[in-house]
Amino acid sequence: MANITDVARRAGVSPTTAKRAIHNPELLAPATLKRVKRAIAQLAYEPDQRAAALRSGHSRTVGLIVGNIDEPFFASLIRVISRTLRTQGYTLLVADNEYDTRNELQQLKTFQRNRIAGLILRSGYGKPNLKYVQRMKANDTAIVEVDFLMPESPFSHVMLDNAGCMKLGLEYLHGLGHRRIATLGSYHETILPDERTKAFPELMADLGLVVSKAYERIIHPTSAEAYRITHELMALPEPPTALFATTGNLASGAFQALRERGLELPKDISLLSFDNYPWTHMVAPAVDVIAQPVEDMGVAAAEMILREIETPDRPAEQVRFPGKLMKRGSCASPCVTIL
Amino acid sequence: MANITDVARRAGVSPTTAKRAIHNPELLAPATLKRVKRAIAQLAYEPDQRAAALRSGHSRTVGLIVGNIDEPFFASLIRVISRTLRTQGYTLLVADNEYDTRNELQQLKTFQRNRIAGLILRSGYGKPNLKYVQRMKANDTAIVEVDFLMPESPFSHVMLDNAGCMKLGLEYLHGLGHRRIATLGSYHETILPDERTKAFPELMADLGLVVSKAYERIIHPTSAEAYRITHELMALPEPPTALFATTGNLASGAFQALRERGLELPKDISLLSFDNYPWTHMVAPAVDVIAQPVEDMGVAAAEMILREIETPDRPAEQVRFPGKLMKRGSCASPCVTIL
DNA sequence: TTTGACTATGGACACGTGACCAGTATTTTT
DNA sequence: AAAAATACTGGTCACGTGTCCATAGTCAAA
Repeated sequence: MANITDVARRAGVSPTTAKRAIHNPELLAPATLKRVKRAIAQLAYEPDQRAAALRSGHSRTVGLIVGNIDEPFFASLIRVISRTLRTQGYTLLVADNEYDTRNELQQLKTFQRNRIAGLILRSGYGKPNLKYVQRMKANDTAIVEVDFLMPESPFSHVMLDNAGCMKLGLEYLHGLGHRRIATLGSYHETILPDERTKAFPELMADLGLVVSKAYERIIHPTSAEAYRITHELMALPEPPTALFATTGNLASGAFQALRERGLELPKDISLLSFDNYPWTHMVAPAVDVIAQPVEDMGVAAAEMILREIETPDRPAEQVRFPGKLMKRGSCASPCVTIL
Repeated sequence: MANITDVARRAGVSPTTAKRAIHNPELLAPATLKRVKRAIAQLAYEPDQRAAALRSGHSRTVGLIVGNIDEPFFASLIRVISRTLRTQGYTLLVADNEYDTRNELQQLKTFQRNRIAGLILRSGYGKPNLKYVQRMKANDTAIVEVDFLMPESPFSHVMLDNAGCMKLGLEYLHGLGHRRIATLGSYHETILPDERTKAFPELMADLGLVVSKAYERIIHPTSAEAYRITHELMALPEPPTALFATTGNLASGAFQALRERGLELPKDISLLSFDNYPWTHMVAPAVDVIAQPVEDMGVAAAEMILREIETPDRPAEQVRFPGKLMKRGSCASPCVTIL
């Protein structure tokens, strides 16, 4: 692989002059500039970013950790962030923690070894890595959290207005007449500090409803778990009349379970979900969702990390995006049966 | 950020000794080793991978370019490759060319600047970047192609048995009695040299069928394009009785168009698709698919690139995986109408 | 005692770059 | 004509690491 010295030799100039053809072309005599540029083209020279970063102290690399690449939400996030950063000359390192904080710790170390300039983090649940991330911050790594907050997180973040969206969804279901509402997802102060499921009982109380103890579960946010739980819930003596899935992944498991049980949407049960995933408008009836503005959130996160890198000591910037309820036919008034 | 000199100072040894605590601990006196290790822990020292790569000439970074992160096929590929490489201490750089070779060229340059040790490439269509990739190869970057081959590509690759899968699908449709079969996807020698659509007319001929000129289109492999084309095809005087989508993305566009036109699967039209995507078994009837062994292919590609990096001058390794036809209800014998 | 092998440690250098200082020839100003 | 400014080019060093060579001390074999 050619380096700047090879370029200089070929152009008959010193390495310093060759470097100037890249960084300060206005300093060179036109003829010299032309010679160097030709040498660069002939050798297909590309500067070594690692050496540049090492010397300059600025790495132009951002790390992104997501929860699960297989979920369209995260796939879109990666795509948008990657595109935004690329236009600014940044390279993106991507990792997928699979919602496991142990994977995440290893990934954080890898990022640290690569001396990333900034980290966009969708942490696995819980806060075991908070201390590690804080140390990265102390070592001048810019930090932005996305989609999920580590408890007591002091960092900048880009989030959905989760409580507001839960409210939106619950009021919709309540307005339709639902009283026995179950949420798919779960909250635990340290293990699963998820904002959506946390808000659920409080919002239910505001509506004068109580969450049946029988509906409460702690689950891992996978489609398979949602599938299993939905079967359990619907087999109860008093099954819910509406299911509110806190992620599109959970909804897909629930949807399959409901169909297997021969339950028809929205006659036998109502289903509402977060995430406007492709399948939700391909099935019949299409599933009502609370759509997240993923693209906007991704761009916001990317631009935020760039600002943080540029100005390390700026105060934390914390942004919330609203969700949008899309009514499509999977929710209706519950059948008044043998209540 | 602490460096090895800081560690050495804190442990009261020379930098060389501190380095040995990492690379050759067996050379150190037990007491010295312990002191250095404690210093490493106290400072949370992580070696600078960039400096290590610069000096050693071995970067331990692999670049991956996919066609479109939003497609589950690529998302799974990223996930599996990332996981496999991580276990071997490699870092993954991901880029998404959006099927555009101009994006791809920029991404290749970024990778080159980061001096990746290997490149796993799902190229955009056509071969404009073949020369650039060959030069990377000449500069000792290991190359593995996945899912798609640049024409006259001399590199190692991991591919689906595309022609075999097309044969499998066509014989299935033919066996059901279909004669007017259209494929969604398109072939062009230099612009869209896609193996699946290329095999289509030849295989049709083998079955004694001809492809209606009216069904031929050159399209970009997006869901929106498939949607548009499906509407066009079904509005023809002699519409196809079966649609064969060459990717899951195309199938989703086709599916929506068919539903909009009030066509029922499989009574009015049969639909067969590549890629066992989640939505294909959530809709009713579930869509028949040719499933790709994505995980196996990803692992194979990751292991292949590691071998190529390890042994640069090995002969090209070219592997094909078989697809699996999954019959689920979206294909049936065509209604014999006013033929 | 001398030689050689071994153990444990330290020092020098290069990877490719960016930042800074230094120099020479030419032109402009006083 | 001398001084100063300008235009252009070159040299030196450090970033943090891996690799190789060197040294001081110990101990066993000749």
